[in-house]
Amino acid sequence: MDFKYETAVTLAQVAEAAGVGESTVSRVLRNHGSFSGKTRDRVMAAVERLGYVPNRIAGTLASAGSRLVAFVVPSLSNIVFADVLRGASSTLEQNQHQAVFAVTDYDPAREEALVASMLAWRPAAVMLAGYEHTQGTVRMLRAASCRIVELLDIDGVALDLAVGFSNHDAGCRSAHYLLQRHYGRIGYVGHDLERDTRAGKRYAGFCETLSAGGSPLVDREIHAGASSVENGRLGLERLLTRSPDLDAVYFSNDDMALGGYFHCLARGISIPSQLAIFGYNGLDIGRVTPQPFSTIRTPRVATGQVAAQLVVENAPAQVVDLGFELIEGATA
Amino acid sequence: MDFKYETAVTLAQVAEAAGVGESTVSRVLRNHGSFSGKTRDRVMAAVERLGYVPNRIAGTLASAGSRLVAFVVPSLSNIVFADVLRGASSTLEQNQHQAVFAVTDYDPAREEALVASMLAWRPAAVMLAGYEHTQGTVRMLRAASCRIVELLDIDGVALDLAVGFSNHDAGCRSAHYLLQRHYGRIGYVGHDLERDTRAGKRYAGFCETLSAGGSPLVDREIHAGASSVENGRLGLERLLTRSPDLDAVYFSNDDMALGGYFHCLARGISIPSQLAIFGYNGLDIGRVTPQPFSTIRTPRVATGQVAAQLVVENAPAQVVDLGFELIEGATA
DNA sequence: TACAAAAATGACAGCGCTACCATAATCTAC
DNA sequence: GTAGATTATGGTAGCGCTGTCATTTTTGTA
Repeated sequence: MDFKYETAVTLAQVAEAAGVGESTVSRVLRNHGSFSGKTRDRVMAAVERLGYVPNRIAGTLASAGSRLVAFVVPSLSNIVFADVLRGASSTLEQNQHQAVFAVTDYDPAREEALVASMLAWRPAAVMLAGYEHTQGTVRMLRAASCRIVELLDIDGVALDLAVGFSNHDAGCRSAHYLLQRHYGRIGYVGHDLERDTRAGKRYAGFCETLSAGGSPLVDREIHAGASSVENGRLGLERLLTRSPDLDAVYFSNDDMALGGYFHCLARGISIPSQLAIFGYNGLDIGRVTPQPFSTIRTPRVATGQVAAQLVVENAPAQVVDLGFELIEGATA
Repeated sequence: MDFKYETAVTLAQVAEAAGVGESTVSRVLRNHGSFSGKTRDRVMAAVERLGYVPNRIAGTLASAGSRLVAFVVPSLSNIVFADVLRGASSTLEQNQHQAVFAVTDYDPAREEALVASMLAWRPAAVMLAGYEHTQGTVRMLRAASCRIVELLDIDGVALDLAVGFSNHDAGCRSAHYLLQRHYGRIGYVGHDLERDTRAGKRYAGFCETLSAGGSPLVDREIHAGASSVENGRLGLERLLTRSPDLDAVYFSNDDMALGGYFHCLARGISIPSQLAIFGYNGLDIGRVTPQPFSTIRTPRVATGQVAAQLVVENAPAQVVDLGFELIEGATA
């Protein structure tokens, strides 16, 4: 079995076997237009007997309207995008749409190349993370006759549809919370803010609010690479080496925060009395740690669902703010 | 901007604009067949000027050979499948292939429905998790003229290609390790073994080896739902309530083990002197915990890469064993 | 210069389906 | 029973490409 060559059954063969015309088979299969019950039974019997599987490539070409939805996401290992995809994929599936995806690794140039490659499939919609795209990406998307959905960010001007929440506000709320709890010497541990622009917006909002509250950020440690538990741990270690007198640290997300948490556990730093930790994302794991995380829970699955829903119903251009929820955990 | 209707530029229009025939444009764009440098420049200029994006739907239909690869995976939230997808997607992309996916939620009936829907796209290959499929799924796949790749499991008979490692052996090795370290009263905490058949195979191998070694499994706690950190924590708690004198616990994977680890931290159970913990997967997070995890590291990204490679080069049917690595951590 | 071989090119028939139109069969109301 | 709807059905022209083949142009060689 090196390569199987049986030419696939075609609609024409089904039509012949059922003794009806091609268009009748097509109508029956799509349950569209009118046909008698007797005809339907004959067609379905032939379909069953021949093991016919409709060719959607041909169907899409003939009908112009595509049922593909293209996702161009920064990462799959990041649970955030996996959750969005999961939310979207069930909704899409229920509406006979199909998800296609590509991973950019947070590289705008790759995003551009991948969007180009995706558009070649003439998708019904292209889903992207956030607002920051190259000029080329924007130009291509604008020229394409498909819906554009920007996800997980609404701090900016949408190209078409946008579903998510304000990262800037999330940063502000986090800062407010810490100030309100009387933490005064606050630091930040994060990952590449240039690439993950949503994290950058949170950071900006966070710093603004701290400054406005009279307790500007004391120190920060930014890891050049991607966010990870390990980088969170290393980041906190370095930060505390430089600034041992911090009383709270804001992390770019819960993965990083978990690393910080582990660092504290390993060094016997008691949380939150010696050091408070605040994260972002509301990962499940943060609810199971000995001390539940103080963090912001984001509507990731819902973002995917809503985005998919808007696409299948071809909703007018709009920005949907799904908000977020601040979780008062035990770490800050 | 409710719906954009600009009819897309077609190859015929490019041909006209460049003053050449359609086939010439096609040849230039695919860099296949012969054409002069002058012609190439004229064509590329026209492509640029008109903003032409080739229509792969039409291309695929015309050339029969599809460049789609369909993934039907149990879950996206499970980092295991996200890693496989990530590994595969970069390799596929380099070879001008495109990944399409659908999520089964570990439901074989859904798998069958999704495979049917995937086959309608006439993919070059269908990638599935493991060997356990419904009869209908197998029949459809056999009838389809595409490659079939079963991932992350080689304990069984492959339909075509299979890439992964032996889960049964992984269970055996884990048991050996614990026995060798003189743990005698061993328990198990896991999730639904019927659905996650790979976890079931590990469990079986584990138990066999323990019995053969004279220290059969003392007790087990199996959570009906999916694996998660939270269920790991709850599972260990229940297990220890029933069997407080265990000295080691094997978890169905690192997520569950992490939950167990947190339970021990919270209850002040010292690891590994009071209780040893052994996991499975080799997640990054297990390397950053205050005590690195004793676990088995699986080649998830490599599985995706190899699977994709075999598909793009249309390799003959075979089973590729990528093995796994036992990590001697500090928890067992 | 002549002639074969190689390179470059265009015309056109599909790929398998859907959309549209024309026709045939059946039904309705008087 | 008949005109006028209504429902059912088949024929066929594309959708936008690719692959084949025939034709034209260029190149190489004696």
